[in-house]
Amino acid sequence: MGASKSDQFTAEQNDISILFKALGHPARIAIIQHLMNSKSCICNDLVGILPISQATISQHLRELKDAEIIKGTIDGTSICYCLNSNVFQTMINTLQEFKTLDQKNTKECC
Amino acid sequence: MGASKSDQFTAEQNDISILFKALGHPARIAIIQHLMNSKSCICNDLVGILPISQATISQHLRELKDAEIIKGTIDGTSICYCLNSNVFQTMINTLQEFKTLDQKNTKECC
DNA sequence: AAATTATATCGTAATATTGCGATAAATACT
DNA sequence: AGTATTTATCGCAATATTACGATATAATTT
Repeated sequence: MGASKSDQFTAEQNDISILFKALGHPARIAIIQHLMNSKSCICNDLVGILPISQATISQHLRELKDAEIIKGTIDGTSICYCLNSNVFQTMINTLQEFKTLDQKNTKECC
Repeated sequence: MGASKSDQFTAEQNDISILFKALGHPARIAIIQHLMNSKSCICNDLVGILPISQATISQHLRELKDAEIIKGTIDGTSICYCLNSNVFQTMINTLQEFKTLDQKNTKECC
């Protein structure tokens, strides 16, 4: 008995959590901040900036790509990664819904 | 060599990732959805609704509380948990910044 | 063709998370 | 006082994540 009961939750609950989980590591936030501040988005820049190895960065990039938070296009020997702003809007919408539906509720406590 | 290099990242990067990580599990999304839709927020309601045991629910509640996404007040033998809408706004602001700063950037690729 | 550069993947180890039953702790009820 | 109810915590097992070095892959340059 250990982990992963994801099949017992709704598709929506899984989809939402997968998105947020992808942002749940400081290295991945650092990657996003870098992509968002640099015009060129050559990935190997990150080696040297981040305090983790190339292999680990590649792994984090894949997780961000799997969650469709970044997309990559091949550019010679390197791969150009960019942010997918649409996903941020999706997350904003989800959080906004959490916030509004909650505030509409007159709670009996808290 | 394994996990946790959080001391090598900035406090901001850690803070942001801790918040999103807390939303990175379907059970915790289900808890939030329930809190947001119910006027009364008695916690033991969740046992029976969620496909996980009381012990596991309690653990997830603690993680949400640690991240300050929910707060709890004692109410007799039970504890009343409620959402902290402020935190959602914090997350929205972060995502909005990601989005805007990225869109301001004219990328050379993608 | 050989060397270089950039990225991905494999294998492996360390660590963290998830989940549960059992049990503790604390308040309410009889 | 004794019993029920609700929540938290402990101990443990199963899984997942994080991280790295080594190696593979693929395009570029010499």
